[in-house]
Formats: sequence, structure tokens, C-alpha cells
Amino acid sequence: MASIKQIAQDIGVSAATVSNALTGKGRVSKELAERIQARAEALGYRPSSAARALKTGQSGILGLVMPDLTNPLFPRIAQNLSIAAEARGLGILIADSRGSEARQTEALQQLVGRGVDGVVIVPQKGTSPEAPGLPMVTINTARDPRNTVSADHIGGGALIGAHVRGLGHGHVVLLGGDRVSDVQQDRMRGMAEGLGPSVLIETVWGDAGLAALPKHVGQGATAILATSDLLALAALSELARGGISVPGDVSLTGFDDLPFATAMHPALTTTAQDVSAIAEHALKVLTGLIAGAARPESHAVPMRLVPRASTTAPPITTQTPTNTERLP
Amino acid sequence: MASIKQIAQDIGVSAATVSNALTGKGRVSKELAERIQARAEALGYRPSSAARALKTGQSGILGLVMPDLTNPLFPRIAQNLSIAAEARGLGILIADSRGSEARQTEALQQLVGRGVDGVVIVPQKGTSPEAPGLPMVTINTARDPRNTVSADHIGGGALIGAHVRGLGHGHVVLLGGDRVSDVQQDRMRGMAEGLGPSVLIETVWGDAGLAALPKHVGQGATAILATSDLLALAALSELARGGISVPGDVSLTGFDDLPFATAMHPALTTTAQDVSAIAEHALKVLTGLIAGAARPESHAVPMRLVPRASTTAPPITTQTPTNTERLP
DNA sequence: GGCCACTGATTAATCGTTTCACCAAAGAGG
DNA sequence: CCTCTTTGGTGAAACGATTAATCAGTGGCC
Repeated sequence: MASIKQIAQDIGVSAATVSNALTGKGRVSKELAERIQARAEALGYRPSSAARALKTGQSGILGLVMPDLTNPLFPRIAQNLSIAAEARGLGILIADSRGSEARQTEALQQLVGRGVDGVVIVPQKGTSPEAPGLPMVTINTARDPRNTVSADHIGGGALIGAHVRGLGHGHVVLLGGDRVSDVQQDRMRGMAEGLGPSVLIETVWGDAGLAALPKHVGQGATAILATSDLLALAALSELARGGISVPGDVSLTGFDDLPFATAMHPALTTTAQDVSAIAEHALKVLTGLIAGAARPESHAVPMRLVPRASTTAPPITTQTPTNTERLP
Repeated sequence: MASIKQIAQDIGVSAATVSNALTGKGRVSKELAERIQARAEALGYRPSSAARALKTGQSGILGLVMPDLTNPLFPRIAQNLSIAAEARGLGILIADSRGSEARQTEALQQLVGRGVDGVVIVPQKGTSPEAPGLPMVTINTARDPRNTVSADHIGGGALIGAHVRGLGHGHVVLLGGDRVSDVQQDRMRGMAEGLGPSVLIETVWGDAGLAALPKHVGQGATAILATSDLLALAALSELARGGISVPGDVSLTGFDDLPFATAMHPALTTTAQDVSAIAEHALKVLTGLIAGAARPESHAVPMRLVPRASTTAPPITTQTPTNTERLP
């Protein structure tokens, strides 16, 4: 391994001068600087990040704590953060908290121990972890008081809701996966807002809710709005099992525009997060925090409606009494 | 930040002794060692990884280069590697090569620059990157001469093939996504082996192959074997569009047992990789390499058949002439 | 000529930890 | 009593980079 000393000796100058020439900080004559850079290049010199970190107190590495890498959305966040970090010359150390809150705090400690400059965290459902004295940004949703940036889950829900209302549906079922999730709560709330007061809304959760779907459809529901694409896919299977066709008998929507949303049949109407914008903003704030800035307001990145084949106008039947009842 | 010096001063011993007591390396009386540890604990002391890395030349951090984090399989590998690394007290720095071979080598360089002790790489389709003088393990498939460990894609294909043959199918279509992929090539080969010489096999690739599926079914094919679950899902949609039922008219299989495989309707017959075993082995080899061991043979971890509802016996029709023709 | 400002480079300290060589004290053995 | 070994601990030199302080020249200007 070529060190700064090596170069200094080769050229016949002091180590300090080499450092100055390479970082462009001190005062070095142009001609000498070029000779030094050439020699560094020739030797394949790479500054020792350990030495630099020791001296400057900055490692140039950020930590990333993810709740569960197997959820297809998180890797996308990870990927975009990694892109945004690379653009700033930073590295990303990942830690997977694997579903447990205990591992989450432990992962945070690990990262601190490894000397990261700051942390991006996507919290476990319903938790708000804290790292003492470490710059940290949180990607969650508006409901979380510590949230730094996230997709506008409420707005996204509203888009879906308005889309479904616009198609003429008057009786819908909201399908959630886990009540504990702040994100899903916000999506639910947004969907309810988007549907407005004139639509009859029922809410079901989890596997029990999934199993109850055919019954609700039997009772007049014409659309099912799930809080995630995976849930929508499961719903689609459940409906197919019950001989209910999508979108013929009932419309169906998801959330997140996961890779399989287009491969499904029918292709799934959903909303997409601008993960890249979220990652970019998260890193902007985090680098600011590291530089000593104050914590900014929580920021929401708008979601985008992706209408596909799984939603259409409700089937023409005898009008449901529940619907008319609720009209003003 | 509490340093080793701090502790030394507090207790009234030299820094060397503190280091010895904490790492258990030198000779320190039991009683003193305990006092030192207690003080360290009280101060919340965390050794500076930078200083340690500088002195020892080992960072305790491994690099991980992934071809594309959006493919749902890779995050699972990442997660399992991260678990295996954590168990060894190592950290994982990720780098996403985002589909391009240029970025792949660049990512490798970046990791080297950050002082990683070794690298795990899942190569871009059809590439075999090299990092000069850096311990490195490759997770790909048997076809890659540099492969260190991987799922037994050939064996997995054979499982699927035998399963389908066992159900009585005599005319199948093999559906691949990308000819360049070593992994898919091996899966194809395995499936052909498992099906044996008595079965009529046709092979199609990519979107064109996908579009041609209904035609092949019309010509008597009773099973479609895809090289990935995502491809199988796309095939299912394509078939549904053509009014072909699975598994009624044609059986369908995937590969990898991705999360949505159970949520599909019908649930997908597929094969699962033992990602955890792969990750464990990869890290075992890599730590060995770092310690100076020689590069071991390429190792294949068996895959597991996951039979679900998407495969069944072929429909009873007039026997296809192609089939009988090929019987002995 | 004397003083000042500026340029270009050097010196030396420092970051926190590890590690090797050395040393004092104490008991063992002859 | 002298030497030897063992135990428990210290000193000091690294590791490779950064950086504040310093210094030698060199003109400029009155």
C-alpha cells in the first residue's frame, strides 16, 4: 500500500506538502502539485480512510437501519440512498433490525460503534428510536413526530380515494395489514378523505379482513382499497377463490407500485412513491445536520397515482340502499 | 467521547494496561482488569474503530456488491449476509452496481478505498469481476469459474423438471428471461435434465417468448416452466388474457419462492434457495480468505422444491401425437 | 537600507489504539 | 547470596493522515 510518506520521499518533499497538494488545501505551487498528483496516480495511491477518520473525526460513512429488508419497498429506499450517498462521496453501512425493536436499538449502537457520521432510519412499525448525540433522520410518515421526510401517504391515499370515487363507487372496503403501522394508518386516513363523506366505507384488517372480503362484496361493496400491493395481490387471490372477478365485479387498488404490480392480471391500480426524491431529501437534511444545522420540519414528497386495469366503474346493479341512505 | 487515556487516568494506570485489560491480550491481574472494565462501562466507552483500524490494518467491515437491489432476491441475500456478518462482529458496506458493469468495477474500487477487509460480490449477469489483492467471494452459479458458493440452480431445475414429469406432462415450454444470465442458463439445463429425454421440450426467451405462450399451449404444451417467479407471474397474466386457466389447462412453475408466490392464485409451485446457508458459507470462506486461507472449491447449496397449486396432472385430451412419437 | 507582505514549503503535534521491548518485584532453586 | 523465572505492569514507538505554527526567500515600497 502506497502511503503519503512514500510519495513524499519519491518526490523529495515533506508529507505535509503531499497532503496539501492532494487535498488542495494548503499552498503548493501548481507545478509541484501536478508532479505529486502524477506520482500518486502512478503508485495507485488511496488515502487510508482509517487514518483520515481518526484525525478528522469524520468517517464519511452513514448508517442505514431498515426494519426488514425482505419487504420489497425498503431495498428500493436503500438503493436510492446509496445512489444519493455515492454522489456525495459517502458510504452506506446497512443494519437490518429484522422486525424486533430490541435489534433496532442494538443496530443503532453497532453503527455508532463503527463510527458512522449519521444515521438514516426507517423505524419499526410504531416505534421512534433515538440515538443520543448522533445526527439522524427518520423516514416514516406524517404521523411520526420525529419524521424527517417520507412519501405523502395521506395525499397518496387521497389520490386513490378520489380516483375510486370518480369512477362512481359508493360502497368500498378499506383493507389494512397491520393496525400498528403509522404508515398504514395514514394511508387509510387519506383514502377516507379522498372518498369523501358520500361514500360508505368499511374497514377491515389482516388475515381475518382478507377472509371477509367475499362477504362484503356480497353485501354490495364494489371496490377494495388495500394499503399495500402485496395485500392487494392476496386479496385478488382470495376473490378469485370465491369466484369474484376483478375488475368486473369489484375494483381493487394497492399501494407502492411494487415490481409485480404490472405483472398481475389485471394489472394493479396503485400509487407510486418518488423514492429517489425521498432519499435525496433525507441525505440533504442529514448532511446538513452533520454540518451542524438545526433539524428542519417534516417534509412530505407527493405520491403519484398509477391507474391500471384493476379499477373501473362499478357494475350496474340495483342501487344499494346503503348508498342512497347516505346521500344528503 | 471517552478514550482509553481517560480510563487510564481515572484508574491511575497506563494506557497500555487498559488496552490489555479490555482486549484480554497482555498480562493484567484479574482484580485490576475488573476495575478497568467497570470504569469503561461507566463511561460508556466505545473503542474508536478508526484508530483500531489504523493500527491493526483491519477495519472489520466487509463490502457487498449487488447487481441490482430491486430484484427481490438480492435483498434477501443482503439480509442474510448482514446477519452472518453481525454474528462475527463484522459490518457490511453495501454498493449497488445498478445494472452496469462499469459501475460494478467502480463500486469495487470505492469499497477498497473505504478500507474493507474483503468483498462479497453477486456479479452482473455474465461478468466475472476481479479485485486485485482483496479477499473476495462470488455468489453466482456453477457455470461461473470464479464462483465460490451459490444455490444449486441445476439441481433445483432438476427438481422442478422431475416434479413436472412425475405429474405426467409430456410437452413443456421452458421460459427464460435473459439469455445472458449464467444462473438462468443453469436453471434451464437443470430443468431439461429433470424432465428427461422422453419429454418434448421447447425453449422461449423474454417478452417475445411470453407473448408466444398461448400459441404453444394451443399446440399441445401442458406445462410452462419459468426461470423466475416474476416471469411466472407475467406468464400467468399472459395466459389469463388468453383465457387459459392455470393449472386447469396448463401447469406453471417459477423459481426462488419470492414473497408473492403464495399470494398468487393459484399459489405458485417453485423452488426455494437456502439463502441463509449460502450467506453463512460465503462468510465462512471470506473470513478464511482474510485470515490467509486458500480459495476453496465452488460449493453448491441444494434447493428445495415447493409444490403448490399451480402444478397438476395434464388435462385429459386426445393424446398429442408429438408425445407418443417420442416414446420408445 | 529597513520594514512589510506574500509565496511556498517544512516542522511537529495530534487523533486513539495496539504492541513490542523492557523493567521492577518477588519468589524459587542452587 | 546470586541467578533465574514468573508475574504484572509501563514506555514509547508506531499506524497514516491533517493542520496550525513557523520559516526561508523574494520583491515591493517608502
